[in-house]
Amino acid sequence: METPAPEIAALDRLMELTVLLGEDMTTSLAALGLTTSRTHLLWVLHHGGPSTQRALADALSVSARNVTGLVDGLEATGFVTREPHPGDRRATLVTLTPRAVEVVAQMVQGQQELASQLCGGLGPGVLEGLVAGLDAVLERLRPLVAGAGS
Amino acid sequence: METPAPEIAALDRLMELTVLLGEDMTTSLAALGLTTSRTHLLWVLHHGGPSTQRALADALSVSARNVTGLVDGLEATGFVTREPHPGDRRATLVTLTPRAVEVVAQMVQGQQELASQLCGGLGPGVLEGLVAGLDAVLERLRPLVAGAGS
DNA sequence: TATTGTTATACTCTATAACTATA
DNA sequence: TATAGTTATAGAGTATAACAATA
Repeated sequence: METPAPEIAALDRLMELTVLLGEDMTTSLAALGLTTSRTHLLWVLHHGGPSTQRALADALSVSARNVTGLVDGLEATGFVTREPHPGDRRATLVTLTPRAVEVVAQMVQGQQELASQLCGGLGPGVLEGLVAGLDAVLERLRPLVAGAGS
Repeated sequence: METPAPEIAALDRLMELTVLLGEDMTTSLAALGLTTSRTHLLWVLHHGGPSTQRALADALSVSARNVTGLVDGLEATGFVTREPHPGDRRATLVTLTPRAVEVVAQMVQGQQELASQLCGGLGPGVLEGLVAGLDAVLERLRPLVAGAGS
């Protein structure tokens, strides 16, 4: 208890990093008029193409009602449109606007810039050590979280 | 652009870790009837002792109104009490209940267990490499976030 | 009968502005 | 006049339940 175990030191850093990365992301997105939840939805559309709200709810692990709200907000701010689904008149296809496509491209570029700001030119072996350590931790963390999700 | 830069790989892992750690924390706290915001407030009280709501608002970087709501919730669920401030009748002293003290102790223990689950017995040099890498990244990340806060 | 998306309702976190009581 | 905390109002994310339209 007196000697601060190195595992504790590592977890403390992981926690601080979690907080700081989250803040950085939140403020960056706010500058674009987005929130993390809405951006997550945009991201799913970017990768999966136009989707029904049902598919989005499943992809985001969120209620259908919640998707209605997120799409309402994104529609009102010009990031997505609701199109009729050809073949199922119950469903709507949520689609990225050209502006959203642009913004997503900017975000991808921003991620790359952040990656080099944070991890660029780190001294021999440091980046490798970081990745190896993160992989080891992730391997143990994933099952812990996955178990809670079911 | 074709070769996935190792910096990108590192940031991807940091992001995944951020998400998973956040989920783990949220579900653990939910099991105790707490949210991250309320727990943050509890944490401040644990470290600083009974505090006015004004002090809590400053410590949490949150509006006074928000603290009223958080304290309302924690009071209703038996984690804190509002006591009169001796010497300033405008102010209230928010104080942890015995039960909250217990729960905080459990959380500290839970953190230690998580630390050994995630980082215990990692193989020679891996933990050291992780901490060194995290320190390097944190040193670059802190100024980025601090700048936005002012 | 099952599915898609909505309205209705509710809780949490967050903010600003106006107001009360006290300093 | 300034400060502590509240009420009033508002927006965002989240949930369940009831309901309409369609499959």
